[in-house]
This record gives sequence, C-alpha cells and structure tokens, in this order.
Amino acid sequence: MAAAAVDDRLSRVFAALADPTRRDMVARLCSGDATVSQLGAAYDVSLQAVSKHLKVLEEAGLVSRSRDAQRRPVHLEAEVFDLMTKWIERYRSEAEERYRRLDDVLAAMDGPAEGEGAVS
Amino acid sequence: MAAAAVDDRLSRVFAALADPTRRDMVARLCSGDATVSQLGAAYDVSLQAVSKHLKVLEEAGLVSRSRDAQRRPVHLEAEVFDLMTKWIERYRSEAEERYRRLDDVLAAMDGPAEGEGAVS
DNA sequence: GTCTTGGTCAACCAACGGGTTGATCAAGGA
DNA sequence: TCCTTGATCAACCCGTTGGTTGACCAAGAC
Repeated sequence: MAAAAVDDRLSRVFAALADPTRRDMVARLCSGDATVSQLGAAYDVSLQAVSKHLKVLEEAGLVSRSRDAQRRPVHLEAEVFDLMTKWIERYRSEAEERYRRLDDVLAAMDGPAEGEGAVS
Repeated sequence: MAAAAVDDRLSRVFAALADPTRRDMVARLCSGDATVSQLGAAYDVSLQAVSKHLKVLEEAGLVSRSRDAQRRPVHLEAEVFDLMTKWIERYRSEAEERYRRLDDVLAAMDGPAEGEGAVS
C-alpha cells in the first residue's frame, strides 16, 4: 500500500516536471516565493493557465500555497526532490554496478562477445 | 543547440518516467538487457503497447535497441540519469542554500518582520 | 517452399493535458 | 457603497497519449 502511494507520487512529480514551463517555475521559486501573477509575468499565457500549472505542481507536492490577502504566495517544497533522487540513484547505482561486473567478465575473457553500437 | 535541446531532452525523460509501467521497465532493465516480449510478460498489455512504451523510452534516450535475429534486445542507457540529477541537484542546492540564509536572517532578528519575497 | 516466432506499423478510440474565454469570489481602496 | 486587483472555477477546443486490433515484415525452423 505504501508502494502504490509512493509510485503515484513519483508519477505526479515526473509528470509535473515534464513541462518546461513548470520546470522554469520551479527554478524561479528556488530564489524565493512568488505570487501567481509574478510567476505568470514570465510566460505568455493567461493567468488561468498559470494557475493550472501551479495546481499540478501543488498536487505533485512540489509547491505549497498560502494566503496573504488576495495574494496566494507560492512556496517551493524542495524535499520532494529527495523522492526523485532516491529513485534515480537506486537504479543508476544498480546499473553501474552491473556494468562494472560486465567489464570484469569481459576483461576475464579474451574475445568481445558481441558488437554493440549504443553510444550516440 | 544548447539550452533548447537539453530542455527538450529533459522534458522527454521526465515524461517517459512519469508512467509507472515505463519506470518499472527501467527498473527491470537495470538487472540486464531484455527482449520486448520478455519485458512485456510482466504487464497485462499487448505486445504492441509494450513496443510503444519502449519507443518512448528510446526517444528519451533512456534505452537503446539493437538486433539479434528476430529479437530486439533492449538496453538501458544509464547516463541519461545524469541529466536529471544535474537538474535536480542544481535547484535543490539552490533552494537549500536559500533556506539556510533565511534561517540566518531569522536567527539574527528577534521578531519575524514580514515576508518581503523575491531575493534576486 | 511453408509455418512459427518476435516485433513493428497503421488505424482507431477514449482519456488526458495545456490552452483559451467568461463568470465568480475574496479582499482592499475609493 | 462600488470598483479594482489577484486568483480560482467551469466549460470548451484541440493535440497528444495509452490502449486496442489487424496487417505486415524478418528470420529461423520444418
């Protein structure tokens, strides 16, 4: 049950960051909180669109919104990054470990088993 | 060629990993290459759907596909992870730095004055 | 040759995502 | 009080995506 929740969370976070505009918003929020219209000024879209983006970021847990009179300051919740880095690092280290072992095997043998193109 | 290309790449990578099935495929590929049907056996979808997922992963640069008779072994390209971690780490450290400074400021003062916002 | 295996391509469909406009709300300011 | 500002909600449009099925191709196997 915990897994599904984490899984869902991770999906939301990745999906939220798949949009360049939202990534840029996150980048801006790194240097301080901002209101919806302050954030939106940087993009050529309606305020409603900005609001939607922020909703996506909020539901992913990447930002939180409070109240200040009619303003809604947006605040970056940086802890969520941990969720991603944990996922990434886990598999990266696994993969690297495997390559290291593969190298060992190849070094132990003489002939390369197969020609692989791979590197772009 | 620089920013826009990287940006686009990043969008594709995040979008690719926003799908739990694709994340699971990546996880599986960490422990070794696999064919399309080997991968697909784990999910209750058609082979064509699996093929589509792999195409998304390939276009994001997360996997590469070679040829082995009628088989198409799928291989994880772990370097792409670096792209993500670089992006994440950059903003995370920025945000953490800001919080640290904010703590200093709050510690220096006695009463919290007011949230000014925007430290450029 | 023909058959089987492993995958891809093409067309289609329902659902989602990002954008828009119009209406509405909540809080000051005149 | 009425008006302006900051932001959200609701409905709608349209392109993309994830899934399906059916046709097809490529390489062994018989």
